[in-house]
Amino acid sequence: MNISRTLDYAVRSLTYMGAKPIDNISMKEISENQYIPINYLAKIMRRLVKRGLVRSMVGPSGGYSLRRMPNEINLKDIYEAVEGEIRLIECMEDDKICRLYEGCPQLPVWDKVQVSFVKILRETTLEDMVKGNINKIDA
Amino acid sequence: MNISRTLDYAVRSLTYMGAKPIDNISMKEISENQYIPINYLAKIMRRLVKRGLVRSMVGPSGGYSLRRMPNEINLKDIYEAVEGEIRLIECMEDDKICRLYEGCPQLPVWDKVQVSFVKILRETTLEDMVKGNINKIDA
DNA sequence: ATAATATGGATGCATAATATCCATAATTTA
DNA sequence: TAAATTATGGATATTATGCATCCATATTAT
Repeated sequence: MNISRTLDYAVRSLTYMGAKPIDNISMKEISENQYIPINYLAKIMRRLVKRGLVRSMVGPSGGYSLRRMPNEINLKDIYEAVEGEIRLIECMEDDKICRLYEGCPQLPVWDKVQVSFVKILRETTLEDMVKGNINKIDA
Repeated sequence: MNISRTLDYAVRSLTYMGAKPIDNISMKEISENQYIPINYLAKIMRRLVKRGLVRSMVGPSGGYSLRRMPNEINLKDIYEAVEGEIRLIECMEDDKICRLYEGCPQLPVWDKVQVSFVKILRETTLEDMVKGNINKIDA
Protein backbone atom coordinates (compact mmCIF):
# COMPACT_ATOMS: atom_id res chain seq x y z
CA MET A 1 0.00 0.00 0.00
CA ASN A 2 2.13 2.82 -1.19
CA ILE A 3 2.59 5.41 -3.87
CA SER A 4 5.10 4.22 -6.43
CA ARG A 5 8.09 6.32 -7.24
CA THR A 6 6.86 6.31 -10.80
CA LEU A 7 3.64 8.04 -9.86
CA ASP A 8 5.56 10.45 -7.71
CA TYR A 9 7.80 11.26 -10.69
CA ALA A 10 4.79 11.81 -12.91
CA VAL A 11 3.13 14.11 -10.44
CA ARG A 12 6.30 16.05 -9.86
CA SER A 13 6.87 16.48 -13.57
CA LEU A 14 3.39 17.70 -14.26
CA THR A 15 3.42 19.98 -11.27
CA TYR A 16 6.66 21.43 -12.50
CA MET A 17 5.12 22.01 -15.90
CA GLY A 18 1.97 23.44 -14.40
CA ALA A 19 3.94 25.95 -12.41
CA LYS A 20 5.68 27.24 -15.53
CA PRO A 21 3.61 29.13 -18.07
CA ILE A 22 5.81 27.97 -20.95
CA ASP A 23 5.41 25.39 -23.66
CA ASN A 24 7.93 22.82 -24.79
CA ILE A 25 9.68 22.08 -21.57
CA SER A 26 12.36 19.55 -22.30
CA MET A 27 12.83 16.23 -20.54
CA LYS A 28 16.30 17.42 -19.70
CA GLU A 29 14.99 20.38 -17.79
CA ILE A 30 12.40 18.38 -15.92
CA SER A 31 14.88 15.65 -15.19
CA GLU A 32 17.44 18.03 -13.76
CA ASN A 33 15.02 20.11 -11.76
CA GLN A 34 13.12 17.21 -10.31
CA TYR A 35 15.99 14.76 -9.92
CA ILE A 36 14.40 12.14 -12.13
CA PRO A 37 16.60 9.80 -14.21
CA ILE A 38 16.11 11.08 -17.71
CA ASN A 39 15.74 7.73 -19.39
CA TYR A 40 13.15 6.68 -16.94
CA LEU A 41 11.36 9.97 -17.25
CA ALA A 42 11.12 9.32 -20.97
CA LYS A 43 9.05 6.22 -20.27
CA ILE A 44 6.76 8.09 -17.96
CA MET A 45 6.25 10.97 -20.35
CA ARG A 46 5.31 8.49 -23.03
CA ARG A 47 2.39 7.31 -20.97
CA LEU A 48 1.26 10.83 -20.22
CA VAL A 49 1.35 11.63 -23.90
CA LYS A 50 -0.62 8.53 -24.78
CA ARG A 51 -3.28 9.45 -22.28
CA GLY A 52 -3.54 12.90 -23.74
CA LEU A 53 -2.38 14.75 -20.66
CA VAL A 54 0.64 16.12 -22.41
CA ARG A 55 1.64 17.10 -25.92
CA SER A 56 5.12 16.43 -27.18
CA MET A 57 7.23 18.03 -29.83
CA VAL A 58 10.40 16.60 -31.30
CA GLY A 59 13.45 18.51 -32.42
CA PRO A 60 15.48 21.35 -30.99
CA SER A 61 13.35 23.59 -28.81
CA GLY A 62 10.97 20.68 -28.60
CA GLY A 63 9.64 19.27 -25.36
CA TYR A 64 6.41 18.74 -23.52
CA SER A 65 3.42 20.94 -22.86
CA LEU A 66 0.31 20.43 -20.80
CA ARG A 67 -2.64 19.71 -23.00
CA ARG A 68 -5.24 20.97 -20.59
CA MET A 69 -5.33 23.66 -17.99
CA PRO A 70 -3.94 22.62 -14.61
CA ASN A 71 -7.40 22.85 -13.09
CA GLU A 72 -8.64 20.36 -15.67
CA ILE A 73 -6.12 17.68 -14.79
CA ASN A 74 -6.73 15.71 -11.66
CA LEU A 75 -4.71 13.13 -9.83
CA LYS A 76 -6.93 10.31 -10.95
CA ASP A 77 -6.02 11.09 -14.54
CA ILE A 78 -2.36 10.99 -13.68
CA TYR A 79 -2.65 7.83 -11.63
CA GLU A 80 -4.44 5.99 -14.37
CA ALA A 81 -2.04 7.25 -17.00
CA VAL A 82 0.96 5.75 -15.28
CA GLU A 83 -0.50 2.87 -13.31
CA GLY A 84 -3.52 1.84 -15.28
CA GLU A 85 -6.88 1.16 -13.77
CA ILE A 86 -7.11 1.72 -10.03
CA ARG A 87 -7.59 -1.50 -8.17
CA LEU A 88 -6.59 -1.96 -4.56
CA ILE A 89 -6.67 -5.70 -4.53
CA GLU A 90 -6.27 -8.34 -7.17
CA CYS A 91 -9.65 -9.90 -6.66
CA MET A 92 -11.26 -6.66 -7.76
CA GLU A 93 -9.97 -7.30 -11.23
CA ASP A 94 -12.68 -7.85 -13.76
CA ASP A 95 -11.87 -11.34 -14.86
CA LYS A 96 -10.39 -12.73 -11.67
CA ILE A 97 -12.61 -15.12 -9.83
CA CYS A 98 -11.80 -15.65 -6.19
CA ARG A 99 -12.30 -19.08 -4.74
CA LEU A 100 -13.75 -17.43 -1.68
CA TYR A 101 -15.91 -15.00 -3.52
CA GLU A 102 -19.25 -16.05 -2.15
CA GLY A 103 -19.74 -14.02 0.93
CA CYS A 104 -16.19 -12.70 0.96
CA PRO A 105 -16.34 -10.45 4.00
CA GLN A 106 -13.55 -8.05 3.30
CA LEU A 107 -14.25 -7.15 -0.29
CA PRO A 108 -16.70 -4.41 0.71
CA VAL A 109 -14.01 -2.94 2.94
CA TRP A 110 -11.38 -2.71 0.27
CA ASP A 111 -14.05 -1.39 -2.02
CA LYS A 112 -14.89 1.35 0.43
CA VAL A 113 -11.25 2.27 0.87
CA GLN A 114 -10.86 2.41 -2.86
CA VAL A 115 -13.90 4.61 -3.35
CA SER A 116 -12.55 7.03 -0.82
CA PHE A 117 -9.12 6.96 -2.39
CA VAL A 118 -10.47 7.63 -5.87
CA LYS A 119 -12.61 10.45 -4.57
CA ILE A 120 -9.63 12.30 -3.19
CA LEU A 121 -7.64 11.76 -6.33
CA ARG A 122 -10.47 13.03 -8.48
CA GLU A 123 -11.01 16.08 -6.37
CA THR A 124 -7.41 17.13 -6.40
CA THR A 125 -6.22 19.00 -9.43
CA LEU A 126 -2.82 19.98 -10.63
CA GLU A 127 -3.79 23.55 -9.98
CA ASP A 128 -4.42 22.75 -6.33
CA MET A 129 -1.02 21.23 -6.06
CA VAL A 130 0.74 24.02 -7.89
CA LYS A 131 -0.90 26.53 -5.60
CA GLY A 132 -0.51 24.44 -2.48
CA ASN A 133 -4.27 24.54 -2.18
CA ILE A 134 -4.84 21.27 -0.43
CA ASN A 135 -7.58 21.21 2.12
CA LYS A 136 -5.64 19.33 4.70
CA ILE A 137 -8.32 18.08 7.03
CA ASP A 138 -11.71 16.89 6.05
CA ALA A 139 -11.34 13.23 5.32
CA MET B 1 -1.01 1.24 -4.42
CA ASN B 2 -2.50 -2.08 -3.55
CA ILE B 3 -3.30 -4.41 -0.73
CA SER B 4 -0.63 -7.06 -0.41
CA ARG B 5 -1.56 -10.68 -0.52
CA THR B 6 -0.01 -10.97 2.91
CA LEU B 7 -2.44 -8.50 4.39
CA ASP B 8 -5.27 -10.22 2.61
CA TYR B 9 -4.18 -13.52 4.13
CA ALA B 10 -4.05 -12.01 7.59
CA VAL B 11 -7.48 -10.50 7.29
CA ARG B 12 -8.96 -13.67 5.93
CA SER B 13 -7.45 -15.73 8.72
CA LEU B 14 -8.69 -13.46 11.44
CA THR B 15 -12.10 -13.17 9.89
CA TYR B 16 -12.27 -16.93 9.76
CA MET B 17 -11.36 -17.13 13.42
CA GLY B 18 -13.78 -14.39 14.34
CA ALA B 19 -16.61 -16.21 12.67
CA LYS B 20 -15.95 -19.33 14.72
CA PRO B 21 -16.65 -19.21 18.44
CA ILE B 22 -13.96 -21.73 19.20
CA ASP B 23 -10.47 -21.49 20.62
CA ASN B 24 -7.34 -23.14 19.32
CA ILE B 25 -7.99 -23.16 15.64
CA SER B 26 -5.04 -24.82 13.96
CA MET B 27 -2.98 -23.38 11.16
CA LYS B 28 -3.88 -26.43 9.18
CA GLU B 29 -7.56 -25.66 9.38
CA ILE B 30 -7.12 -22.01 8.48
CA SER B 31 -4.75 -22.87 5.70
CA GLU B 32 -7.12 -25.38 4.15
CA ASN B 33 -10.24 -23.30 4.51
CA GLN B 34 -8.71 -20.09 3.30
CA TYR B 35 -6.35 -21.52 0.68
CA ILE B 36 -3.27 -20.04 2.26
CA PRO B 37 0.08 -21.84 1.96
CA ILE B 38 0.57 -23.20 5.44
CA ASN B 39 4.24 -22.33 5.79
CA TYR B 40 3.58 -18.83 4.74
CA LEU B 41 0.61 -18.60 7.05
CA ALA B 42 2.94 -19.56 9.88
CA LYS B 43 4.98 -16.43 9.25
CA ILE B 44 1.91 -14.27 9.24
CA MET B 45 0.50 -15.77 12.42
CA ARG B 46 3.79 -15.09 14.13
CA ARG B 47 3.37 -11.38 13.54
CA LEU B 48 -0.20 -11.42 14.75
CA VAL B 49 0.91 -13.18 17.91
CA LYS B 50 3.72 -10.71 18.48
CA ARG B 51 1.31 -7.81 18.15
CA GLY B 52 -1.00 -9.40 20.68
CA LEU B 53 -3.92 -9.89 18.33
CA VAL B 54 -3.76 -13.61 18.68
CA ARG B 55 -2.78 -16.16 21.31
CA SER B 56 -1.07 -19.38 20.33
CA MET B 57 -0.86 -22.75 21.97
CA VAL B 58 1.56 -25.49 21.04
CA GLY B 59 0.88 -29.19 21.07
CA PRO B 60 -1.96 -31.39 19.92
CA SER B 61 -5.25 -29.58 20.12
CA GLY B 62 -3.20 -26.41 20.09
CA GLY B 63 -3.73 -23.56 17.66
CA TYR B 64 -4.64 -19.92 17.62
CA SER B 65 -7.30 -17.90 19.38
CA LEU B 66 -8.33 -14.28 19.13
CA ARG B 67 -7.08 -12.35 22.06
CA ARG B 68 -9.72 -9.67 21.95
CA MET B 69 -13.32 -9.60 20.91
CA PRO B 70 -13.88 -9.13 17.18
CA ASN B 71 -15.32 -5.69 17.78
CA GLU B 72 -12.11 -4.71 19.53
CA ILE B 73 -9.85 -5.55 16.62
CA ASN B 74 -9.78 -3.13 13.74
CA LEU B 75 -8.14 -3.23 10.37
CA LYS B 76 -5.51 -0.73 11.34
CA ASP B 77 -4.29 -3.14 14.02
CA ILE B 78 -4.06 -5.90 11.46
CA TYR B 79 -2.39 -3.74 8.87
CA GLU B 80 0.26 -2.57 11.27
CA ALA B 81 0.82 -6.06 12.58
CA VAL B 82 1.74 -7.41 9.19
CA GLU B 83 3.03 -4.39 7.33
CA GLY B 84 4.40 -2.16 10.02
CA GLU B 85 3.73 1.53 10.21
CA ILE B 86 1.38 2.92 7.59
CA ARG B 87 3.13 5.21 5.18
CA LEU B 88 1.92 5.86 1.67
CA ILE B 89 5.08 7.33 0.32
CA GLU B 90 8.69 7.00 1.21
CA CYS B 91 9.25 10.66 1.87
CA MET B 92 6.81 10.43 4.74
CA GLU B 93 9.30 8.32 6.58
CA ASP B 94 10.61 9.91 9.69
CA ASP B 95 14.26 10.09 8.83
CA LYS B 96 14.06 10.53 5.09
CA ILE B 97 14.82 13.98 3.83
CA CYS B 98 13.57 14.79 0.36
CA ARG B 99 15.68 17.01 -1.81
CA LEU B 100 12.52 18.72 -2.90
CA TYR B 101 11.05 19.04 0.51
CA GLU B 102 10.71 22.77 0.68
CA GLY B 103 7.37 23.54 -0.76
CA CYS B 104 6.80 20.02 -2.02
CA PRO B 105 3.36 20.42 -3.52
CA GLN B 106 2.07 16.88 -3.40
CA LEU B 107 3.00 15.88 0.10
CA PRO B 108 -0.22 17.33 1.52
CA VAL B 109 -2.17 15.29 -0.99
CA TRP B 110 -0.62 11.99 -0.06
CA ASP B 111 -1.01 12.96 3.52
CA LYS B 112 -4.68 13.57 3.03
CA VAL B 113 -5.13 10.28 1.25
CA GLN B 114 -3.33 8.53 4.04
CA VAL B 115 -5.42 10.15 6.74
CA SER B 116 -8.54 9.03 4.98
CA PHE B 117 -7.18 5.55 4.50
CA VAL B 118 -6.23 5.17 8.13
CA LYS B 119 -9.61 6.45 9.21
CA ILE B 120 -11.42 3.76 7.32
CA LEU B 121 -9.12 1.08 8.60
CA ARG B 122 -9.57 2.23 12.15
CA GLU B 123 -13.32 2.38 11.86
CA THR B 124 -13.67 -1.08 10.46
CA THR B 125 -13.61 -3.92 12.93
CA LEU B 126 -13.36 -7.63 12.54
CA GLU B 127 -16.91 -7.85 13.78
CA ASP B 128 -18.09 -5.65 10.94
CA MET B 129 -16.40 -7.91 8.49
CA VAL B 130 -17.67 -11.09 10.03
CA LYS B 131 -21.19 -9.75 9.97
CA GLY B 132 -20.87 -8.13 6.59
CA ASN B 133 -21.65 -4.85 8.30
CA ILE B 134 -19.81 -2.53 6.01
CA ASN B 135 -21.41 0.79 5.37
CA LYS B 136 -20.80 0.71 1.69
CA ILE B 137 -21.29 4.31 0.71
CA ASP B 138 -20.28 7.31 2.70
CA ALA B 139 -16.74 8.01 1.70
C1' DA C 1 24.04 19.67 -42.73
C1' DT C 2 24.09 19.66 -37.91
C1' DA C 3 22.51 19.59 -33.49
C1' DA C 4 18.85 18.90 -30.30
C1' DT C 5 15.12 16.56 -29.02
C1' DA C 6 11.62 12.85 -28.36
C1' DT C 7 10.54 7.79 -29.51
C1' DG C 8 10.60 2.91 -28.89
C1' DG C 9 12.55 -1.36 -28.00
C1' DA C 10 15.45 -4.29 -25.44
C1' DT C 11 17.67 -5.37 -21.53
C1' DG C 12 19.57 -5.38 -16.82
C1' DC C 13 19.39 -4.80 -11.77
C1' DA C 14 17.87 -4.68 -7.16
C1' DT C 15 14.68 -5.43 -3.93
C1' DA C 16 10.65 -7.05 -1.97
C1' DA C 17 6.91 -10.16 -1.83
C1' DT C 18 5.80 -14.72 -1.71
C1' DA C 19 6.73 -19.35 -0.80
C1' DT C 20 9.16 -23.58 0.84
C1' DC C 21 11.95 -26.53 3.87
C1' DC C 22 13.62 -28.26 8.05
C1' DA C 23 15.03 -28.88 12.71
C1' DT C 24 13.25 -27.99 17.32
C1' DA C 25 10.33 -27.08 21.34
C1' DA C 26 6.02 -27.64 23.64
C1' DT C 27 2.05 -30.18 24.86
C1' DT C 28 -1.50 -33.64 24.75
C1' DT C 29 -2.88 -38.30 24.67
C1' DA C 30 -2.26 -43.23 24.77
C1' DT D 1 7.19 -42.93 29.05
C1' DA D 2 6.46 -42.88 24.17
C1' DA D 3 4.27 -41.11 20.34
C1' DA D 4 1.79 -37.90 17.89
C1' DT D 5 0.52 -33.20 17.01
C1' DT D 6 1.18 -28.60 16.84
C1' DA D 7 3.58 -24.08 16.79
C1' DT D 8 8.33 -21.77 16.43
C1' DG D 9 12.22 -19.85 14.16
C1' DG D 10 15.72 -19.67 10.96
C1' DA D 11 17.42 -20.33 6.45
C1' DT D 12 16.77 -20.37 1.77
C1' DA D 13 14.57 -20.33 -2.71
C1' DT D 14 11.48 -18.37 -6.14
C1' DT D 15 9.05 -14.91 -8.48
C1' DA D 16 7.53 -10.50 -9.64
C1' DT D 17 8.14 -6.01 -10.63
C1' DG D 18 9.57 -1.48 -9.90
C1' DC D 19 13.19 1.04 -11.38
C1' DA D 20 16.78 2.12 -14.31
C1' DT D 21 19.93 2.09 -18.35
C1' DC D 22 21.39 1.76 -23.18
C1' DC D 23 21.00 2.46 -27.92
C1' DA D 24 19.38 3.14 -32.50
C1' DT D 25 16.04 6.01 -34.93
C1' DA D 26 12.87 9.66 -36.36
C1' DT D 27 11.77 14.49 -36.28
C1' DT D 28 12.58 19.30 -36.57
C1' DA D 29 14.76 23.91 -35.72
C1' DT D 30 18.72 26.63 -37.01
